[in-house]
Amino acid sequence: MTARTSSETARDIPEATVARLPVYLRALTTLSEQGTSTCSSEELAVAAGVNSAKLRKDLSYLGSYGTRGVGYDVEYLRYQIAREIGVTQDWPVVIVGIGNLGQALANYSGFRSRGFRTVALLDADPARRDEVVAGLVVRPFADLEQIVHDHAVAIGVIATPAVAAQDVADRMVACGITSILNFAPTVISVPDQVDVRKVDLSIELQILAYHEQRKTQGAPSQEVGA
Amino acid sequence: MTARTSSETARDIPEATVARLPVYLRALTTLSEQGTSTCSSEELAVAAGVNSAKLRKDLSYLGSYGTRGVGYDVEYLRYQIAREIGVTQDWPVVIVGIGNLGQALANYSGFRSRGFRTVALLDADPARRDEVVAGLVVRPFADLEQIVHDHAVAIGVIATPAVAAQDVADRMVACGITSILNFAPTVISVPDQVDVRKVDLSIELQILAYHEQRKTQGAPSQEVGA
DNA sequence: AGGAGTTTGTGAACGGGAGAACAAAACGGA
DNA sequence: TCCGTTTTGTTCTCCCGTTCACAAACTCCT
Ligand SMILES: NC(=O)c1ccc[n+]([C@@H]2O[C@H](COP(=O)([O-])OP(=O)(O)OC[C@H]3O[C@@H](n4cnc5c(N)ncnc54)[C@H](O)[C@@H]3O)[C@@H](O)[C@H]2O)c1
Ligand SMILES: NC(=O)c1ccc[n+]([C@@H]2O[C@H](COP(=O)([O-])OP(=O)(O)OC[C@H]3O[C@@H](n4cnc5c(N)ncnc54)[C@H](O)[C@@H]3O)[C@@H](O)[C@H]2O)c1
Repeated sequence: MTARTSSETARDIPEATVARLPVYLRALTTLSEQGTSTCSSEELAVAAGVNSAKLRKDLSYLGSYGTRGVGYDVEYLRYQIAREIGVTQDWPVVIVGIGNLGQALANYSGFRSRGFRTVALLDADPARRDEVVAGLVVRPFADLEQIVHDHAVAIGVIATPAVAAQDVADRMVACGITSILNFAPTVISVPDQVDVRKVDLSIELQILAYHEQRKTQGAPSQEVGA
Repeated sequence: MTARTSSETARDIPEATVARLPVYLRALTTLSEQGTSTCSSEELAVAAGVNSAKLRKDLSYLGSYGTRGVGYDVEYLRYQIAREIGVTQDWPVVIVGIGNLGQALANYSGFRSRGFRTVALLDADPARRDEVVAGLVVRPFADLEQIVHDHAVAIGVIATPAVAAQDVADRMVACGITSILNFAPTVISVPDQVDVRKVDLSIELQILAYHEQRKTQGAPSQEVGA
């Protein structure tokens, strides 16, 4: 947005590309596990589900990591992308709201393997206090500041009901968290320097429903009363 | 894309707009619950977290539902958007993979209230069989075809491990499902007429990590060994 | 060593979406 | 009835992202 300090290695990677880098990273990990040591942009593009020209252009923002006539070294490229994204080391994460979704997130092993470490689970409900989820004790929300400070947490996950989301976000920001992943179906407002990404499952379903309705041109009639 | 049959109300709504309509719908529902009967594009835009010009342009694709000098009737607009998206009636949905995430989804009440009804929970694991989650019995994956047929299911949710996702998708498509919401971190390929949307929480976190790394310019050093 | 074949990196054309800006429309008050 | 005020619907311009197409670069084979 604002002109970045052009010093350092501050290459400016388009947002659309940033969103695809994790997909490439995953595809490369899969290829690597299958024993592939080299791959062409075409192969990787298929594995990632994108156009190969787009893939090449995306990678070109990082640098020239391929060899013409040969392709890319899987391990090398994987590392370069991981480094660019910043997942070569662990990011400490706190999850707030340990209900249905929060527990599923806490139990998910995929975060750990992708560079994220859940350092604390917080919930406002005293009844949840001291419960153990995924090897971590659920702690009172008031502990947030202490935890963020102790573990240098920069990323927070909100899995509370929508009504509580703005308040939780405000407190996170006050504690110094600068990146928020919000699962609550509500718009939360934060200062400019804080990044918020939202995941709204209902919206995804509604988008599918829209297209579905289009396919069956007008009337998904008969199953209504079924 | 291709010239649609201009008969019927087949207006062509841009994909970016379709993705925002559910957000407007949610904002309108909130306004309605607060007792607001009329709102301007500016008010609604704030509630939805978008630019008011963009909001007006989006709504203009649906028709002229506002009144100049006045604004929009909240209830009326809410209904029009719901109708356009196709959530004025219930869409039956099946969830496959009743693990951590699948259970959370099954227990989530927000789907029901937004036009989606979970009609079946399927899992390949015999140990999960007959378990009751959210009032529904977990059934064997083999029952998929029967269920899809009986309830005229068009939308399927995949919450299995990544390795099983493609197979589950293939079977869903074979049964006649034409819209898939995929939570497994893998690319699945389906015929053209089938819509797939993916939700990948790890990717979201990685995008946050990228920007986070940028903010702290190079070195999120000290917390590594903490 | 040289030429044929392969694949990357990128310039350029294209399409779609975002936002500013404004004219048209509705309302209210005099 | 007429004018000022408000707010929508839409046009216009700009920017970002996608895709095509190709020259540059590298390998391998003869
Ligand atoms: N469960 C799902 O599959 C699903 C799907 C889509 C969206 N969501 C959204 O995710 C959020 C969580 O869903 P859920 O099903 O886990 O809900 P839930 O009610 O099971 O859990 C919410 C948890 O948040 C805690 N909480 C409430 N206020 C809090 C506060 N101020 N500070 C800290 N903790 C607080 C509650 O004690 C509870 O444990 C909701 O906003 C929901 O709309 C959930
Ligand atoms: N739990 C999370 O918060 C989370 C977060 C991000 C992504 N995911 C992804 O969502 C998916 C599910 O995650 P989870 O934590 O619930 O995993 P899980 O292992 O708890 O559950 C997976 C379930 O799928 C079932 N299953 C396996 N193969 C199947 C098949 N062929 N047909 C039908 N059912 C089958 C298993 O029996 C199991 O019950 C995974 O792909 C995971 O990567 C989960």
